[in-house]
Amino acid sequence: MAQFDLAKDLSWRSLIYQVTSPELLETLARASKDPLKIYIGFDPTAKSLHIGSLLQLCLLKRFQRFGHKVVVLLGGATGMVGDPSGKSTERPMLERSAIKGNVEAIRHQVNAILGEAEVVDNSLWWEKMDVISYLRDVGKYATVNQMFARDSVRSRIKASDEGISYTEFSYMLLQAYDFLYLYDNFGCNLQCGASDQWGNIVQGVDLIRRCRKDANIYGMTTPLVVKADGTKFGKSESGSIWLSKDMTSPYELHQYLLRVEDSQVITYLKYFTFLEEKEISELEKETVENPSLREGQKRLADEVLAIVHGIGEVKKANEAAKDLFGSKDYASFSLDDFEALSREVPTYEAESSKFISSEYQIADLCLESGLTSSKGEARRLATQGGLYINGSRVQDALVEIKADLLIHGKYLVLRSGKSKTHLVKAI
RNA sequence: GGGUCGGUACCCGAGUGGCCAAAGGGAGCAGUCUGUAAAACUGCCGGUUCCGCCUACGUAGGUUCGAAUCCUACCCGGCCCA
Repeated sequence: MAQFDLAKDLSWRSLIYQVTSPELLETLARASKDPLKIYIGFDPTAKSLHIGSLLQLCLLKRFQRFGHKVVVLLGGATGMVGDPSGKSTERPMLERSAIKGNVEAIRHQVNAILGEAEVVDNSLWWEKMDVISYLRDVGKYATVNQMFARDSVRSRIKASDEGISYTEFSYMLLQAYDFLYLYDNFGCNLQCGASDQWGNIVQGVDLIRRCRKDANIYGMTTPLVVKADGTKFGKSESGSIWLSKDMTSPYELHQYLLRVEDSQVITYLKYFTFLEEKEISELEKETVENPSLREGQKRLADEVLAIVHGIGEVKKANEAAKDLFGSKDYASFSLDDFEALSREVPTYEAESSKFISSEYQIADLCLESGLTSSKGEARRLATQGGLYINGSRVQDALVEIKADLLIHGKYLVLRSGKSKTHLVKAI
């Protein structure tokens, strides 16, 4: 990492959106002399982090690489309240037990990706906090006027038909106190987050400055990751793209990245990989000159997969893709090939007896396997020419499935459109 | 607590007794073109045994031959007043 400093690294990657004070950049560059301790928080609203969070995880890794210390904060307590930032409606509250489970799942995930990072759950201190202490020690240092001015609050108040509950309104103070606590007890002096966290981060910085006079602390945000059309990155036809293998298979993650728009690939390469400037600019050139080769996308997909699931998965995902997008001569695949595929592609296990019954229609199979969400959708799909079985187009989804469609008497490949593939395995 | 406005399909948003499974937009899906990209154009877009039936317009009842539309109660939210 030698001659290149972190400030430069972050800025050519366009990872710096806002900073609380410009001095931060100078401090970043002096890692070896006085390392910072940075923290980023994640709310345990699901059993896994989202691909969008990967940007933050990579950011932490970048800090680690340059010799800074990192802490990951999991909002076991604050997750129960719900962050209003970037939300236009009040969020449903999760069960306490669900949140606890999520915290543990995410803890493992973070450890797997970051290695030896410190991971703390803020219920550690919030569970001991009583309301009066909170009001005296935290509330006293914040003015409602200021809190009202925050975008996250203002937008909800202005949206004439929504409003914001006191609970969500309080969120920013809770997060502010988290920063104070981590400053006092862990020595954290920098908080980062996505740009929608700006208000919350500033709130924390303000709080600490007010009650710990000589503190040197900073806040920084990263840009929001968007797709070419400005919508949120990380959603696919089957929902969110998760970092957990059980929720989004490595193959699906790989595929998602492979389909990234040309106009965004380079940005994403900077955000989500550790490739260096030289290499990325070569990919950029390649993307302009030979876009159809999709070198940028391929590299992005491989790199991210390696970061999230390890290098071993990269090969498997590529092989699965080669099988499914290559010859499409499924009949020549061996049983082993199918076994390997079934670990990557969504696979539906169907009772063999169904294939003997004369009433089992293709549409039933589409529905049961999850390829479509209703039989009607399967029929539409077929009528419009988007349904394939074992690579050949099927025009009528109401015809019965015959057992001889099963390759090796066992497998069948269902496809919708160009790329959405499900495997059916007879058991 | 009072007044007032509102709660419509994934989202936004029309509809204010039958012609409403509900305009329009967005999202999504498929086709053509391509490069597993973008844009563009076309089609689809509650379920189903598909010109029929079922389920849906906050919830529960009621009026009516017939209601998303009218009435009553309730729940939830906005705004104003106390």
